[in-house]
Amino acid sequence: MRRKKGTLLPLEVSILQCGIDFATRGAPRFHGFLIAKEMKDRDGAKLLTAHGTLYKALDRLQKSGFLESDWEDPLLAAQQGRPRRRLYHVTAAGEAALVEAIKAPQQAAPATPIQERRPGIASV
Amino acid sequence: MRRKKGTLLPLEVSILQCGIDFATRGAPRFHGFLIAKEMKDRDGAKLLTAHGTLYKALDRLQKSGFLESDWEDPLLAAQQGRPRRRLYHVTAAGEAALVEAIKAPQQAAPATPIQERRPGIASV
DNA sequence: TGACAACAGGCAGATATCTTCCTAATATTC
DNA sequence: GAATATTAGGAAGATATCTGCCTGTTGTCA
Repeated sequence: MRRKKGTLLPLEVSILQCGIDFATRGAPRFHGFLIAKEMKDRDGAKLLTAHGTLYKALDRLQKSGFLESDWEDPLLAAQQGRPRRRLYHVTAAGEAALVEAIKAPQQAAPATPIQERRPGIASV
Repeated sequence: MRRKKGTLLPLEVSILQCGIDFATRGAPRFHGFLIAKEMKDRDGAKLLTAHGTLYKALDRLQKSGFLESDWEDPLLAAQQGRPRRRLYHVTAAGEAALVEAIKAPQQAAPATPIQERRPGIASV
């Protein structure tokens, strides 16, 4: 979709918001699957049926410097008998970008002056 | 299906055979997924679409003492960026049981004197 | 204004293991 | 021989991450 530079997409905004939510609740580090669950709960429906989309967005945010990540201790994952997680946290730049995106949502999604632009896409 | 004690089921025979095959080829330790692939290649079709069946059989074989297993180093799995594997190997008892099952297949599958008993089940 | 290039988003599937639920087949018991 | 107990096998899904393909939208340039 070729975006305007320095713009956050709805999905990316959702991710950052979730991340900050987690931080507020005292757990600043989160993994992709957790976000997926959170967003599923939030938006009710079967958003993000395929998780590829989410992980791609996480990658983008990391490349943009809005997220940082490291792998959890593989021993811990093994102990708990599950695949290992990549733990993300929102950076200062990420918080700033989110504030910016919320302040000026028109800049992030200018065209199409219809209320519902696309049905069923992560509502900011 | 409540089996006669000391009997090997077709699927279990297949697993043990695969395991010994691997050993012959110089890799005595194998994991569930590998067996699944091997058997898929062998029997062509979509046998074991759900892997649950296979893992249950592996568990049974282990409980019977025909297989032993240990977890691979979680660090290795992490390095290679994949879920960790449980590595099995066929025990002496397992080999013996296999030989026995092949020697006397009638004992393992007596009833129903029809050629094809059940269509599409692991052909020994 | 129209065409093109870039890329987000969804689908499908690979990598591994394991659990729960249901059905159907078999061995044992009476 | 019939009823009962047991359990194998299949389907589906949880847990996590990531890749490839294809489609459709969108920003930009001519």
